[in-house]
Amino acid sequence: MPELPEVEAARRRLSRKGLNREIRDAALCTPEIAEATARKHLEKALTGSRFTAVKRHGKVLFLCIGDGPWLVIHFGMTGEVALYEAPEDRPRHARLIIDFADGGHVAFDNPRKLGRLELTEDPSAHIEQQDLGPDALEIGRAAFARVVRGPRGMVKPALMDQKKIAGIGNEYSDEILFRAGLRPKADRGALSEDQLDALHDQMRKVLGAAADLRERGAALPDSWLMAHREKGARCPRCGGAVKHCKVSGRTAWFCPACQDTPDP
DNA sequence: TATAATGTTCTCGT
DNA sequence: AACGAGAACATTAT
Repeated sequence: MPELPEVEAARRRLSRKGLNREIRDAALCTPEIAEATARKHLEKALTGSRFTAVKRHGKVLFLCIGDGPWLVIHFGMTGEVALYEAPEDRPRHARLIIDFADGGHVAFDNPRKLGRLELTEDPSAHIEQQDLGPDALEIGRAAFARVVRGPRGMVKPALMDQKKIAGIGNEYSDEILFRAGLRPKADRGALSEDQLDALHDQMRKVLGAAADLRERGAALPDSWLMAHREKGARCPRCGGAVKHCKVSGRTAWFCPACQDTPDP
């Protein structure tokens, strides 16, 4: 669940349905996913308080507890924030369960335990400490070019580098590259102005549209490459076979016909 | 049963 | 220094 669109969808849902509800009880059922300070103080900070604001930067979610501090949520490879009313709807791998006084609940579901919970006094300071780049939906065309077009290296890892741009992961970078017509291994030092335009434009369109879809719980359209990241699949645009390769340890999927940038 | 999976962070080599 | 490969982390699904 966790690239920018999924985290943004969670932010919107929490903003609508999770704020200003009194917290009656909080249980950190899997303390090992919480950093030391959170492990020690999170339950007490939550109990009797309420969430007063939600923010997102890249793939990181921030929930303000009363006047502070903020709960910082990193999802890792799996997970979601689940809002539910009936206790039996609690997700199977809930790591933090919050009971509202009105009877509703919110849980941090994180099956693989690769997520992290932290506390911070200031989200901006946390972003700076983590050395995160500008959010992918905030970064302008000029800054985007400055960071993506480097002297050397491949374009896909540059898009996924959270220190350059925050929010894009393995799956959405494939979609962005597909629409921009670039191979994952294309040389980022050789990107033309037109290709940078296309990348920046498609990044915004893909992430924006996906966030809207995820917010509604809708599937991604069949016309997206992301619906075809599996062996034997066909390109939704040209019908040709999709291919995959390894790029910095991850599997990259692409259409060799539609993405005709030269391979290195 | 072996393999891969939406992320981050580390080491090691270039 | 920047980059890339590979491993580790923990668990599930195919």
